[in-house]
Amino acid sequence: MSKTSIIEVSKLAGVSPATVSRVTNNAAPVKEATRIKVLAAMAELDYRPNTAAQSLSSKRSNNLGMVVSHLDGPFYGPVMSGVEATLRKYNKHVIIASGYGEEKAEKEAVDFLMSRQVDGLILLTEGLDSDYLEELSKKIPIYLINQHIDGLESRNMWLDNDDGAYWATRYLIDQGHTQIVCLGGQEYKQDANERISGYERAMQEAGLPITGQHIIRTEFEVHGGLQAMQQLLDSGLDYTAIVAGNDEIAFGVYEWAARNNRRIPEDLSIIGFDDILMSNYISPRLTTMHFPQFDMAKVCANMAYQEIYNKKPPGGVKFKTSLVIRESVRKI
Amino acid sequence: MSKTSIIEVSKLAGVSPATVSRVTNNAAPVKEATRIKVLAAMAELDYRPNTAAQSLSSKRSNNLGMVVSHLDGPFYGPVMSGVEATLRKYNKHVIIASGYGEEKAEKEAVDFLMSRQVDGLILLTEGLDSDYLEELSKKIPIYLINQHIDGLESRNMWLDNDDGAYWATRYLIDQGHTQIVCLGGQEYKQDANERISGYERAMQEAGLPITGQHIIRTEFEVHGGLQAMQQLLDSGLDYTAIVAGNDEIAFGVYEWAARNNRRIPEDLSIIGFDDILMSNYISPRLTTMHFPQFDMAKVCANMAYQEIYNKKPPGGVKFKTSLVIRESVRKI
DNA sequence: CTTTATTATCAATACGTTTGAAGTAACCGA
DNA sequence: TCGGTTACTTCAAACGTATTGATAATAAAG
Repeated sequence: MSKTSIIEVSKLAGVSPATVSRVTNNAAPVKEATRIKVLAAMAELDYRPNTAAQSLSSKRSNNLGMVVSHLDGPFYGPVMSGVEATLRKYNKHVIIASGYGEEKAEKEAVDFLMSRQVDGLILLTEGLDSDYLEELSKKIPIYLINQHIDGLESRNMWLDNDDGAYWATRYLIDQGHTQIVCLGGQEYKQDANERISGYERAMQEAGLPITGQHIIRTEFEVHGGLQAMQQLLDSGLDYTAIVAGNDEIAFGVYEWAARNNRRIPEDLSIIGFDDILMSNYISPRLTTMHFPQFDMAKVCANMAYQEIYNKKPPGGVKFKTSLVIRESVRKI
Repeated sequence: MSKTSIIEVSKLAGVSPATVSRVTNNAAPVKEATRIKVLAAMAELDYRPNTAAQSLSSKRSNNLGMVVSHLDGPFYGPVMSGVEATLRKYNKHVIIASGYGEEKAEKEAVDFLMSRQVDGLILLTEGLDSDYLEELSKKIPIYLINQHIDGLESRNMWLDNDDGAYWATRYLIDQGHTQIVCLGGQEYKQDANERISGYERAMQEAGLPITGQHIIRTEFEVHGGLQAMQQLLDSGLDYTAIVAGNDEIAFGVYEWAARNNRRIPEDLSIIGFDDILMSNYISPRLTTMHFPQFDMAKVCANMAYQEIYNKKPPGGVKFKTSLVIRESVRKI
């Protein structure tokens, strides 16, 4: 396609290739008059720098790699979207690889991207442990979304899960609920634990009872919510409201309610966590804690860009959730 | 990182760089003994070819571009997933760019990827017309998912929407429904029209009445479904079942039913189209026509790979939907 | 007007690979 | 034994840009 090389541009503009290069990268000072000549020549020839040659010469691919545990699923779309949009603005590219939620595949994805000479790695993974990540970060700048690793604080973008769950629980309490259970995620998931601890903190602060039966661990999936409700029923515990570990668990509760003739919020209030797209569509619309995924992605991409291409030191950011009041919680 | 170049490998193996190159690409015959020597040297030095140099020299980026209208949304995840998985198997990469559902942005995304010297383009767009696409296909191999353009048949991967809607409607008829309305998408969307025509075909074949009021055009969104239901109510038409243009419209109907105290399927049967993830979670679970997105994506990626890198001629494929019976349709 | 800094430009080279042409050795049939 | 294949290998020339040390032009300072 792009048959026009920097040389032809330089000839047309009557300057050397080096000058043209300086114009495109506006890295070094170029006299305004020559800059205009060069830009005109570039426009006339419809010149596009050959990225392979750029990479080869500059030793930069201008590509960032991104590993996500799933390409589908309600959570990842907005994150990819935010990263892509931000990086594209800077004329950098994202190469996305899926880790399929498994450690092995996630590591393969990392290798795959590394072999592609990406300039940095944005990771939104589940299966990579801190030792591996620390080792990796010695080889290449990495940025972690939704993961908080000691020793890599400055590259972490994470959510204050504890705070979010605290305020979710507080909201239920403020609406008059006192019998509140928590359907949290599994032990090995950091965010699940943080959310549960926020729930506990709010309950304790309000002087409300928590027993072992108040907290049920399950998968962050619809069927996990269903299962957890069954378990809750079996335990015989009384409750009027539920803090769900995420929106999908909450959907499982909806499902359970539909099957068991309980109405939300009349018989049962519930608050979710994440605010995925569907939460606004399901009926009744789910009250939940909004996870600022898109912002997080943009901030992360910006940070990566600034550090990698402009040598600005990174600084991790902690994001807060915000309460989205809809229809699934009633006042008592 | 990869400080080791092909030259060091060639020295260690005692052969020329060209031979090493031929081993990595197994393009030309290499004696088994030397191949082993070279492979050993590569392993010892942990050699990874520099992709930028490869691209520059071979005039191939080994990257395919993919434009999707939205990175989020329930529909695109599985497609990206299928494309990525397939291409990664062949050691090719996908660069994904979002078109944000607008023609202008989609064209920008194409330009963006073209400037990145992608070897081909997989398009899952909404705003690109056939003239533009035909022009584009002269410059670069393009593959169209879910779009059927005359003149580019061999690069089209499309769904038999007419057939799908026909069988959806047939299913309702077979369950004893005779008053069936269709909530279809807007006129400018090809697939919307095809689905409506499938509905009409089934109705006519069964000798059932269709008036202008039986078909309502709306947006392929939840709020579109809501709106359409209002319109249907205003028209005063009697009906017992609905063919929705897609699952999201069906969700809008669910929403409307919840607000207006109608029960699904007792008061109102509905069948969707697409089988997005959420359809299996919502209550009652939505009966719908399954769209084989993942397969389509894999087939498309394979086709692109075979044509671009192995010169095999492409052949367009028409996919069929399959009926997924769940709980939203009752027998009369 | 020199002298010195600063800015602008050039020529040459490096980046790591692929690829056609050319070379070599081994093999085959006559 | 010789010309002709075939199988393998090396040579050397791209590929198109960024970088760099040197030089020329310009501005600032004295």
